Amino acid sequence: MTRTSRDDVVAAAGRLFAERGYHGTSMRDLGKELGLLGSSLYSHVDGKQQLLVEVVNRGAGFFQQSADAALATQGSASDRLWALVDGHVGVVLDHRSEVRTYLNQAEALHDEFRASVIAARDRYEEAFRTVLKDGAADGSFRSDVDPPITAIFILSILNAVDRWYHEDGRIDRDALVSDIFDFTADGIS
Amino acid sequence: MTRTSRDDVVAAAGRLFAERGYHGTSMRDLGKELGLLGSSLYSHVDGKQQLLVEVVNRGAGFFQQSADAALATQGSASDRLWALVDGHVGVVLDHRSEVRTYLNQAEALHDEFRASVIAARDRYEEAFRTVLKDGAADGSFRSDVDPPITAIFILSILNAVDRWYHEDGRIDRDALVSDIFDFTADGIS
DNA sequence: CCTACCGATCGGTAGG
DNA sequence: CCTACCGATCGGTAGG
Repeated sequence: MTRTSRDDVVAAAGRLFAERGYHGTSMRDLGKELGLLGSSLYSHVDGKQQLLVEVVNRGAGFFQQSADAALATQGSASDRLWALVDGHVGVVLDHRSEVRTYLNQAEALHDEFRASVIAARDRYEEAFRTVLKDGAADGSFRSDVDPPITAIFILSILNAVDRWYHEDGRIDRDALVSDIFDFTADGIS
Repeated sequence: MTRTSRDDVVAAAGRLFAERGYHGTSMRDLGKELGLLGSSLYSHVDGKQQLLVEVVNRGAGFFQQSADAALATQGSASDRLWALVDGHVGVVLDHRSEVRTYLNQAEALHDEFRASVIAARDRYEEAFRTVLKDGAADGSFRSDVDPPITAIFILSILNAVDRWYHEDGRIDRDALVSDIFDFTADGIS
């Protein structure tokens, strides 16, 4: 056991916030997770709310990085949509705590920070809307696709992944991405 | 102002649990919502956890009623899927507090109750799996549809509705149901 | 449904 | 990072 870093504290906060919720986690719980007292955390961070802000910002950052990379992908709109789906699944599975906290605990943020999360989500969603609009225009997708609502449907599927998917189940990560993409592209008919 | 009924207390608890979360709501908050003191609530209910159980059970009940009715629908598997989607959207929009609490606050339930919620969710999901299997067998849907995973995708879209949909927006309730059904049936290609 | 209260726990601080 | 603590708030109870 070496000494606890600030990063360790934020990571542990992410885990507990994801599991028990922000209000369900006390600073003493968090201290225990790290093998120290609740009061000792204040030499690493200013307070509990700051920890939530930091975890949520990490979550938002992972998603935005993924979207930026996906939009830079060469190829058709369909290829870029695949990259968005693949990237989103990767973020969810590689950063579960931060993602869960980002998706479910943002309501515990103070007003200013919550507003910036809403803005970040909209910016991320915009990547999906853009790809859908491009694909509807160039014939990759049906011309009557409604980008805003379709983006919401796709993101609903993607954001729910962390609620049910287990890496050791019957479908691996690539199959999951394929299944989501195929469902989105072709539906069940 | 007439006197407060037990139902009023459960309904108010649903609203606050949905908005602020179980751990973010105190009995004093709940009393204030009803115009009385926190301690006065104990003449109506045994405790805070019991209130959560009751709200969650109401949410579960609405969904199961809807599924039972949808499965009894005459017609094709496709008609029954429509009925499931339509019923789910109705439950979400008519009982937002209970639904939000059911979907997002079940983790705050004590073990035994949380287990029964998981069982209720599985039972409800089974209705979707059944319809998908029937439809894949009789040609209503593609024969290679994977019922368990497809049920999850459809429910992911349905459960997210309460996170973004506003009844006074550009699409009304029937259009929402159509959009979800069409996306599920045909995708975007 | 209120008054008056209980022990426990909360986020956080001073000082080392 | 701990000791020792602060005032505030928590879920809940006794008695009316």
